[in-house]
Amino acid sequence: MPELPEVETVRRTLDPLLRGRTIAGFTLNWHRTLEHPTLEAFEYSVVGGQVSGVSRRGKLILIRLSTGGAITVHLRMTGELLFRPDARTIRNSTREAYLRAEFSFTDGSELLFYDTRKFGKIAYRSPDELLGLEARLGVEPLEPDFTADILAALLLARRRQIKPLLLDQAVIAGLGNIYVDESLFRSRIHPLQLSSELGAISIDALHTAIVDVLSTAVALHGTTLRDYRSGLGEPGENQSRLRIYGLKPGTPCPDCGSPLERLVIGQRGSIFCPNCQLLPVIDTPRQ
DNA sequence: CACTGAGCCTGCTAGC
DNA sequence: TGCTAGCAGGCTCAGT
Repeated sequence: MPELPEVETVRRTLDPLLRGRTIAGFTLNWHRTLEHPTLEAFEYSVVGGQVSGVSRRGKLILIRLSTGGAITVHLRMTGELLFRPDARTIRNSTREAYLRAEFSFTDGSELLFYDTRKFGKIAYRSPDELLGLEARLGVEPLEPDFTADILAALLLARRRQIKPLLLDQAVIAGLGNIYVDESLFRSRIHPLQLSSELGAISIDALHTAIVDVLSTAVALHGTTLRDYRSGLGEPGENQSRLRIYGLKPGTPCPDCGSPLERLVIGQRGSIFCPNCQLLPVIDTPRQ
């Protein structure tokens, strides 16, 4: 499923391809794919618009228009944005059933949105709405302002289980289940660990792990486990770097050999090593 | 404030 | 071998 590295890869491939192109039309094949506003208002805001660039905020792709507004695309689980230079060439017919939306450009190229599970969302946001959206998202973990000190402040200001906290896009924008499990494993932190009780060494290790895991995955164009593809349809190469995600409970830990365990935390499957990722022992007073 | 559960979807897999 | 129940999961909303 696309998280920050996958979305960033799509952004990087699409930016030079879409920049300067003018939208000629929009077709919506599944009504719920369009999140906002109405289809009529969306077409009015978008058709005739020129793309000034493609940016990213967290897991959100922003196709910026010269008017200052932007088309936002969230891939969620199985969404794919695919650019095709020539709309007249033959499409992959087996995938047409999952084609949820199409943008055509005035030069005959097109941008297709495929999404098997229909969770993905496309919207148009005015400049004002973009400001509101920005305010709802947390720090960008690959930007320079994401320091260990900032992470410590974010974690210690809350008393929450670390895993749901790291998945909270209002706190840190872009992490999903794969990279959170990987980061917690590398920093040897139990997914149920209370954020407010983490020590400086663990927080520093977690910060290093998050930055390393994400930047490696970006360099390798993301992790393709099944559906994820870049804006040109290419799979990523980061899957070989995953150390724990995707392993089944009972599998020996790659570090210590203990059987891995699985818990459902905040409705997400979570794989971890109960030996490497210890919960602190809380001793309770005798009655 | 922190957490839980439902709902949105459909392909895949585990288990019979 | 063939079938089905349940899992997978990002995000929002309602409720405790």
